[in-house]
Amino acid sequence: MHIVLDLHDGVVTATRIEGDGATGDAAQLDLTALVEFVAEREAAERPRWVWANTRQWYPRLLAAGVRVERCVDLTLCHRILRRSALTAESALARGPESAWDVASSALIEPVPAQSPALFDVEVPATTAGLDPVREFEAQLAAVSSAEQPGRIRLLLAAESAGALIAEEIRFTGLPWRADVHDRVLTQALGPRPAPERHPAKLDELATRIRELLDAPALNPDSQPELLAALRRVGLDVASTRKWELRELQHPVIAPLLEYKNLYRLYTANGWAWLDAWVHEGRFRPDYVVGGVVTGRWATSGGGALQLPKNVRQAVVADPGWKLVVADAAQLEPRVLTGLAHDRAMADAGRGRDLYDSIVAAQVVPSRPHAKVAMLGAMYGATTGDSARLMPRLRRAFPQAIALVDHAAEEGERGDRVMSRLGRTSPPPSAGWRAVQQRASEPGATSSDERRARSQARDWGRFTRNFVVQASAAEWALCWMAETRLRLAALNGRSLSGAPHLVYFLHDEVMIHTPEQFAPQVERVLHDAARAAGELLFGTFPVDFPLTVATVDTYADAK
DNA sequence: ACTGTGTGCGCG
DNA sequence: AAAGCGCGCACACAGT
Repeated sequence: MHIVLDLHDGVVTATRIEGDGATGDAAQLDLTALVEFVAEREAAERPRWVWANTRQWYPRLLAAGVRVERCVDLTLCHRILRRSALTAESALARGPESAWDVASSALIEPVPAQSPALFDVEVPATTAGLDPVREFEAQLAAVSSAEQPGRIRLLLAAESAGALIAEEIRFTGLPWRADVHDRVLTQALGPRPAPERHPAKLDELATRIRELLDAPALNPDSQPELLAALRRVGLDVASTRKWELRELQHPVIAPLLEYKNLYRLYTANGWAWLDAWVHEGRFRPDYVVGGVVTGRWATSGGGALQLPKNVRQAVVADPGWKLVVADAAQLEPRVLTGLAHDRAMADAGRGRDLYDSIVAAQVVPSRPHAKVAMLGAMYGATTGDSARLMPRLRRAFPQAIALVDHAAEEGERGDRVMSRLGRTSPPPSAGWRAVQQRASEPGATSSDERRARSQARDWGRFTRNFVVQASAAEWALCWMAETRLRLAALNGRSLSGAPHLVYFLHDEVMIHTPEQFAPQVERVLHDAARAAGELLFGTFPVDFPLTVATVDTYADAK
């Protein structure tokens, strides 16, 4: 059972779509009656709510204390279906661009500044005038035209569940102790400086750097100035990157590296960040579901996916509550195992650290070697240790390596590749095709050919990684969705008084929970991981072990 | 005063 | 030693 919601001039139309796809009754209701209507239907039949976009509808329901179990986010689903190779022959994919495509791209555009009132979201202009009932019918038709509709159907469900989760996380926020954060900053940088001033510690370091480089006017934030000053004292550097500086012997290196480190903390996660992003003890990440080509989430403002290790101390559970932090161990290689049905790799990963097993099997000499070799296989390394270890990895796990090699070949040819559930890589750009074309024409110069070859390899590395990263993102979505449903079953449907998701980071989730529920939450996470593995890979025996920690602060999770 | 690009660094 | 994937963000700087 589905109920499609549409909004025109303050009037909501709720249209029932029966299980067989037949359009049923359409009720009209006032916007103020919406919350009660949704709550009542949710309790009675738990329909799948169908709407143009989750950000437009769900915050107002959450603010009124109403959660829904399932939805279809038409805008997110539209984007997947338009591009997926599984639905390429459908009318929806073959038709011309529509307002839904405009709405899709608007979703991943940066939102202007701060939204003033968090839960008073205006209807975005981009979805006004769209017909969600017709779009939903077109999407159903596209799905049923697929050869294996189960895969794409699961992907759409998972993506939509992600949209609900992102809104719920924004609603509850991540517990954040501004006082702890301030203490971290003060210890590192000195007291908070007056407006327009730099922290005392940074000023001191800058002065020392100027003295040691004999450059009284140097601005250490200026890369060209700094590079020139380093060369003037005889340091042969090509850049001012820290890993290049680290190798040098000179009295200025230590204070310079410290300056860079503190400057980064100050500018990216300093007092200004705290003022902008933390209110009433909560940081509200602005997740962009499906914001990355591979289906990974992105963020817009606040940098929720780049929280540096040293400020994670500020993430502290409320009194009487705990944080349960879980991450999937070696997620991407394990996903590759499932994609390739590589039995040897599945055996190596069973019940233990995958990299340790690779060492035990004498494929490589040490765990760091195993890790770098595996990452190199998935990223397409061409030089260094990583590339040199590839033949040994290929001998040990021929099926897994063949899968990524094949994905790279497809990309080099300009073909598209697909994740486990059907998310499909974008085609290469017109410029890319033109370069390839030119190199194949008579009269092509060797430089044309070199350029084409190098560009083809670049795109091949992208498609090589796409199949793994996109499938891993699907596993993570399924894991989160399964976790969310099980948490709701654990303690009713309220968000604020019960265990709930507060953070997500590609292969890691965090749940804020009353202390007494922590053991159950840990079990839920493990069960959900198992369920996610089965959803993606059926009975193929690949394990997805988790590292789980129940802690008071995020900094203690690793 | 604005916008786009390059550099560097944080995360997975 | 910093190669090989995907990002966001802040700053300096050069272009308009």
